[in-house]
Amino acid sequence: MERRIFQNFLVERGLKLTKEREAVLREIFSIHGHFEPEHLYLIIKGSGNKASRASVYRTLNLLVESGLVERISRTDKGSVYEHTYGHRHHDHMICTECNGVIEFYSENLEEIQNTICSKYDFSGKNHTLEIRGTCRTCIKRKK
Amino acid sequence: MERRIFQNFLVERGLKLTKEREAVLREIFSIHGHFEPEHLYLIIKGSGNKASRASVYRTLNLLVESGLVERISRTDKGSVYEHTYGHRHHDHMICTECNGVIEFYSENLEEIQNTICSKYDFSGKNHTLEIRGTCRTCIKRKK
DNA sequence: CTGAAATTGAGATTAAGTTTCAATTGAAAA
DNA sequence: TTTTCAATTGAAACTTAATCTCAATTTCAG
Repeated sequence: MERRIFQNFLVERGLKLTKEREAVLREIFSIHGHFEPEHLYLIIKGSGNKASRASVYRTLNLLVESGLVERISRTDKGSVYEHTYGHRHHDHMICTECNGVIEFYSENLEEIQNTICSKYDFSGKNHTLEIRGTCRTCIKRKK
Repeated sequence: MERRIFQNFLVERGLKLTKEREAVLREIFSIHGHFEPEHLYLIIKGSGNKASRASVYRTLNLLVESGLVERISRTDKGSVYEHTYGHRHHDHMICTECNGVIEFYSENLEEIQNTICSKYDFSGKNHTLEIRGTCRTCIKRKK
């Protein structure tokens, strides 16, 4: 299904669904959770398929534009992505000790944001909420 | 006041409040709103004071650690900071049409986040909420 | 004043991400 | 099928924010 969506997106822009782009798409949607571009590149490289680092980055940008993938954070060491198609919207807590990511969802949070938007006559399309701090495990470890 | 806070922060860690650090601190707190490191460096350079780019970056990191300054976003072209001392915490709505920024604050939102954090035994230090969409003015304009 | 420790600046370095460009591929038209 | 031409690819060069190096300088406690 994501393949068809990406296909449509590409065709609309006069672009082609090449083997490389397919490989990137396939790997991204077989990853459960977050991933970094370099990591993605290595997986693809080791999977019998092929796609250069440049193609991985290029495809990643296209996928973000198409809405199938989201860049969920930028750290000093690069960006973290996740595929959004087929996943319910959620937000993130990021542990600054171990760089771990915890996903969460709160209906309350969504509602309040809607209220705020209408208060400002703002038409909200999407949002990113990132809570940074220390996760359970790291708190214990530090004691 | 921010000077004293920074001073204390530095002393606690056996560091010194040098002329360079003072210059960075002063300029940051005289800027109304957001700023980028390079921009800050140029302002300081042109203000009779001095601080190398390296010192600007180093001081910026210290200020973030001290809690006086916050990195509010990372873009392809670098980071954006703002000083938080004397400013109530707030979040941002970003209009993707005009790139305008609307600041807002919601106690509700803060409380819910605290609840979520404790639910996950997560020790939240700070957060960034960015709602992207279209602002009032741009909605009107487009009609 | 002295000395240990912190700090500075200039330039080197790092590394994520982008761009370049010659060679290749894809697919629509002939 | 062959032609054709724009799109695509990969390898390496490049860009650029941010960090690091290190010799020289400054700070400040004693």
